[in-house]
Amino acid sequence: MPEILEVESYRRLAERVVGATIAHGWADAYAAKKLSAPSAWSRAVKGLTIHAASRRGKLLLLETDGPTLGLRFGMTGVLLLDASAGLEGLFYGPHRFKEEWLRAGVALDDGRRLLVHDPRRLARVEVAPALDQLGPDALTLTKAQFNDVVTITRGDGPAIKARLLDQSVVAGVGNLLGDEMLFRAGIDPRTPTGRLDQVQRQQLYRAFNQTLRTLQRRGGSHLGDHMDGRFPGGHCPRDGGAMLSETIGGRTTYWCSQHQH
DNA sequence: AGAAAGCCTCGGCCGC
DNA sequence: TGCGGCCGAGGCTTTC
Repeated sequence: MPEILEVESYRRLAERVVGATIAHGWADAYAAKKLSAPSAWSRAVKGLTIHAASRRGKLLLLETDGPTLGLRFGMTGVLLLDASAGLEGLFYGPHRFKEEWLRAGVALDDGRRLLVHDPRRLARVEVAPALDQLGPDALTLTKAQFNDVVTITRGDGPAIKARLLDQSVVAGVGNLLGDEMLFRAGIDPRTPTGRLDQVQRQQLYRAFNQTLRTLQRRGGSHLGDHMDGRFPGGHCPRDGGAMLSETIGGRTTYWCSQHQH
């Protein structure tokens, strides 16, 4: 699904509706799963004026003169403004538009519509989403905040890959970005977070930022250097070593047997 | 057929 | 033995 880079592009799209007022909104039962009922969305959004489009990790936020509205995109969700523009950037899932895959949206008083298009129905809408369970945003992570990510108070802590994916620790890193960061840092994703030495922490800090900047410039989370080796039997694009794979932190993880220790 | 870029819940295990 | 927190497994959902 969209990771932080894709959601950031949705946020930029959503900036175009700043200043508009919501005439009405709708959401199906799946998209409204975090609300008391689907009607809670249409009731809450009606008449709100959008003041800003912001974001925390993978959570898109529409700030209004009332409650803040939250949009989550699951694994295949895309934000659309009116037409189907934006779908071609989708790496996973069908690269096409179907009316029936529109799961939620708002109609603005100027006639435009902001829509959530999601074949797999894992996208969610929220009213006044709780932000206290999300860590600092990955795109603006400070050195001090990064140090918190790699600091474990008791025991060895979880595998570093699982730690990077923990949205309450740092918000926005998904499966592909996490693998790319560790690939660039030369770190085995199974390494317990608390066991990373000072050199590895420094390398990970550099790789963390480099990965986000570079892939943002390239245009997506799926454009990392390690992607060419990301399949069973694949080889490392950097040194030709066999790529290994295993489920870590609940996601299929790929890493190079040669340069990631 | 099986795995997929997210997230939520549940249950086992560990430590106090 | 009891409890809370941590962490991994599994489920959700549909598609290609």
